Amino acid sequence: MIRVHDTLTGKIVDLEPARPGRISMYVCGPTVYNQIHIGNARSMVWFDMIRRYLRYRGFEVMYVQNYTDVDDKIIERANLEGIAAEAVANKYEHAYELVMGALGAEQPDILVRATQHIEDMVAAIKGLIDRGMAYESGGNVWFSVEAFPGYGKLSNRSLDDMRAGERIEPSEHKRNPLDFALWKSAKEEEPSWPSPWGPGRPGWHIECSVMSTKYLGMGFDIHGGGSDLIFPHHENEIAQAEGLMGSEPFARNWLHAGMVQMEAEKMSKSLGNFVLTAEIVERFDPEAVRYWALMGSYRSQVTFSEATLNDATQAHSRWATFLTAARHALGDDAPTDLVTHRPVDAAEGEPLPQYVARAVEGLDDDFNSAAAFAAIHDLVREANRSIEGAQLNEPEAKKTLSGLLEQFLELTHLFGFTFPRTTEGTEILGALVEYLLELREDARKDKSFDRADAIRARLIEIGVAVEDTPAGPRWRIADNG
RNA sequence: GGCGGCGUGGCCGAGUGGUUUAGGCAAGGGCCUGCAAAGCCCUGUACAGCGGUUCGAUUCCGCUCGCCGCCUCCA
Repeated sequence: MIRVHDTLTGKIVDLEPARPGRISMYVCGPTVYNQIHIGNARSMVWFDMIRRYLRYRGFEVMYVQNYTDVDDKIIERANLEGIAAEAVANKYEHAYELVMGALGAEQPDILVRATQHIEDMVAAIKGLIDRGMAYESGGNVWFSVEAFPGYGKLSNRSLDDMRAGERIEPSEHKRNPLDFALWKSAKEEEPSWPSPWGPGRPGWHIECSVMSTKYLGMGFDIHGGGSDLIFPHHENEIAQAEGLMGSEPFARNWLHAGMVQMEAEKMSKSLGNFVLTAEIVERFDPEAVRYWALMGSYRSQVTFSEATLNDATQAHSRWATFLTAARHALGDDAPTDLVTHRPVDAAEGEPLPQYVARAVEGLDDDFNSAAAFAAIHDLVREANRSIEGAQLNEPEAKKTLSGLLEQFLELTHLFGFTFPRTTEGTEILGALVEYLLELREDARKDKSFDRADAIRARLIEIGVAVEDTPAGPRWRIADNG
């Protein structure tokens, strides 16, 4: 049984899908008005990981993610750049896909855009008005928070609490200052769509209520996003969906990722204190960035620092180095297939391999990746010991190492690591390096260590690290220096 | 002010009512090596503070201090 932290109840609960064996999940994606920062990326990498894990555990996962491609910021940006709002959205969608791809995130099963669901939203808004949950005023439509008794249940606050906050400016059009926009009338030159209330565009929150239920149905299994979306965004989504359908729940489990901080402050596009993901992916190995994103609990907030990114790089390269070492030691006996599924309901009697079992135990518990990483590191230590000690010509020892390597590949693949640098390059590169190493071995045999060291030094400059072992030299792609 | 969370060894970061160490990074010592690199072994005696519950608390409760998030667009 997989257990997850559910924001609505505030508890760790058993993940019980509405339909056995299937998980439907919806994750709030970016508003595409500029590039994503590393905080956005961490969150999305985590939901990618959650999806991968659920699939690994045997669920058939339907993963829907949205692009908010119409909103004030996009319009602002379009005016600034002198291009159409649509062009702005397209541009940053591409940028998003590029950088998330680099981080090893898989494409959602369904990618939805607000602008492609305007009619659905108009219909939903009409329905809300009909049900007395919303009202029109001057071309705008507002959701009436007082009409939805459950308002505040996700973020655990009451209307009274919020009023005390005093931070929301009352609008003459609103009956209650906390009422939020379902439909905004368009000003001149703004992108707009026809509606019964005049030309305009949807409010931000309605798109997610409409698109999630359209593709996944009411009562889908997991709704995810950053913790900053709890209020008002997700609170409003619940109000809209449940208000419209007259039933609950909108979503069965709410998962929220912790924020990335800059120093002692939240990284935020509006604060301007962000680090672009594209820049980080440029400067660090993308897999190391993924390691960084996944090394702590998804719920924790983390402070961004290059030092931590460097730690992650080192830790990740320990795995990469092990992979080449193990392959070198095993040669043709290295495993090629890897296990990609460990269903929760798998037949009893077939215990999981040791380290896989540890990782699964951790991950079943609200995706405790740190426990799983620890298991992988312990696995690597044991395997390195066996490479070291190693009479690897003994079949028994080889078999042990091979088994460990299988577990390693299974687990790292589960986390989305493929270690491209260990297999990077063409056969020609490999052949060239092998040839140089032959020359170097000749030199070493002649005790011409100067020559041998010169070759090694040159190779490391180029980015190829050479390590001598009793079984001959091995090499790997490495940072130079 | 309301709601939520956090404070673990130099840093990052799990976890637990007690007897055996999370893990990683960094540091020091050692082994291995022609020299390296990689790896392996060893070392550091951590749980903000103060009370309480308990035979026993880092782990439960209360308080104090400090920090952060949400309450406005935001992953």
